[in-house]
Amino acid sequence: MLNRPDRVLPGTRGRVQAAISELSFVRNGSARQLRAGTITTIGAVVLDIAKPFFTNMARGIQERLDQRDFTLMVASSDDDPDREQRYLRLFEEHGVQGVMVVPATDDIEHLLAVRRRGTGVVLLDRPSSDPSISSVAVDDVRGGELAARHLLDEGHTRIVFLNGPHTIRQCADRYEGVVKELVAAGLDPATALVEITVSSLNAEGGEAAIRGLLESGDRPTAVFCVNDLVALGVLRTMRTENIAVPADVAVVGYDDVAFAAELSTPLTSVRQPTHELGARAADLLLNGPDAPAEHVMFQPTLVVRASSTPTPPQ
Amino acid sequence: MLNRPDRVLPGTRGRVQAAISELSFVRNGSARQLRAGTITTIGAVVLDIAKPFFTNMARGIQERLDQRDFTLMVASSDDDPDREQRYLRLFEEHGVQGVMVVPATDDIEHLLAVRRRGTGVVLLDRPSSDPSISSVAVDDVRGGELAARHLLDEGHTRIVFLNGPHTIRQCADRYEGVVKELVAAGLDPATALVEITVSSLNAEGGEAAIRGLLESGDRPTAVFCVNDLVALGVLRTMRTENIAVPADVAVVGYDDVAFAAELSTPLTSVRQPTHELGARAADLLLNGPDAPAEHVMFQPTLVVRASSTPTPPQ
DNA sequence: ATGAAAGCGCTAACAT
DNA sequence: ATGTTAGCGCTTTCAT
Repeated sequence: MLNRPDRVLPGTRGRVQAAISELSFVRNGSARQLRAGTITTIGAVVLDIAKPFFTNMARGIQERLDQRDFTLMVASSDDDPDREQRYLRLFEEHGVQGVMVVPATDDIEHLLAVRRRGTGVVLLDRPSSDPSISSVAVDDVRGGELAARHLLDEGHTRIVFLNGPHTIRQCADRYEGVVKELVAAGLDPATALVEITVSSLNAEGGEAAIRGLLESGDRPTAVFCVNDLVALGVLRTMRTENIAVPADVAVVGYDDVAFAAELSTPLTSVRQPTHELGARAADLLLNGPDAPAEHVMFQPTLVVRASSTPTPPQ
Repeated sequence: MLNRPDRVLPGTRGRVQAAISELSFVRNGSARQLRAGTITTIGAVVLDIAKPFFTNMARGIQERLDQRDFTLMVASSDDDPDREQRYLRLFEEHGVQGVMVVPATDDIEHLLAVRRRGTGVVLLDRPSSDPSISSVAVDDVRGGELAARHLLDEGHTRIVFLNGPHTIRQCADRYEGVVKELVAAGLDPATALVEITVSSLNAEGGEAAIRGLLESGDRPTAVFCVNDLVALGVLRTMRTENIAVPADVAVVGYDDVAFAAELSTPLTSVRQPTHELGARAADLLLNGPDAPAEHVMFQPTLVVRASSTPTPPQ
């Protein structure tokens, strides 16, 4: 009756509806799930629910799920493998149709186990090392290439790259992309590229790194930063030191966060299609746990603004 | 056995554990819930999962829930009352222990109905108009007072307030706070306060508003902005127009977002205790649906930086 | 068109 | 210390 009201006489239907209102009846979802064996819910475990990268992704996921009347449970592992496992277990126990995970470790054995038991698994922001596990990632090598290419196109022949540690795959990949592009342009990375590892991936880290460089007497003409906060630190330092951006030094960031376009010198930045990333991940899980695994690699784009060129578009 | 392994002989325990691994058994959460009648999960419906205000709140919530082995389901209503209702229904059907809602409408009748049926309800970022519904909010009147008081203390006698529409309660409240403080200082709001409603609550809105004012020949000495993005637009304009901040004009924002401290002129801003807000809301729900309702009002704080005073702390 | 009954997997209570 | 059983609320199937 609740599921096919049309199979029942209008009179009876009316009386049942009345009783429902009367008793303020709410269908028991647990019983329904138990019976159905499945549940129209997807679980997502991200590294940090407060980072725009992940929340924008979550928007993309939820948008897609809404269309199919699925719900999303979001949990934050805070980069802790134990928490990640705990939430995965919880999701699995509740019989979610699938889980999306930004893995906190390289080891994805526990995810393979989940997969084997019949729950869909999609890796987020990380290419899968296993053919049976789907993944949705963004090409960081390409991101590095885009930034380097742009700076080379602007006439620079030497790039300072304020990067994070190579233990973070994204950082290693972006470095690889930069090197590739320099080599393609006939430059020698040994001289044309200066990589500095920032102490922290924020504005302070950027400021400290670029200040150290300036004090050593090295005034770069082009700086590529591993994220927009680091770039913010560089822009701030340049202003303090009366170095003109982009006339004296071009700056490129990464992530294209909301404020990048709003700075007094709008920041050129590599944008990752976070929204699409989430939407695609949702699609993969909605195909059901038995659909063949797919490995999707999205391409980042470069958003050119005033920080890197005297002639920004528009 | 699963719930009290100590009640069983070690030998038997070993064999059961072996069987569990063997068959890769995962306990069925739905059945468990059905049996238990309750579920250690809290549902949260926020207006926009991509806004820092809500995600920082979510961190506070989850931190608290983790301690008690509860899980959090986050859903984004995107300010749509229908979506809000849909997610609430879903949460209720699944028998969550309680729901947290940033209501999309003034009408909270549907929330009262949820409450009557025995599910805990906490209003987020909105004082409750009903004694039976708990709420956790931040005092926006006080936020306005803090900003105004600071500017008055700095010697200003006239404040330009770039505000949002008063249909948004937060905006109306902050206005009220500013007026209060001016009156308390013996000033006449009719002359000491200029309120401009920005076209949009972002940097463009701030820039357009302040530019309009400057072009009308009015050069303010103190500007209070309804959020940090609007303030960013003002700072940007001041730089373009070669108006010194804070020497010629003091600027105060609201929210204290991550980049506020990182700007070349670090921004003074009213900070809301989002993390604590979430934690407290979690506590209220963890008390169980039968605990008496509480109405918690948090106080914002002013973070003074270089944009509003020649002598910022430290 | 409506009613009746079985069973999903678990836990708590009771029996051995 | 271990085994057995009833029943949570739903949906599906089968009988009326």
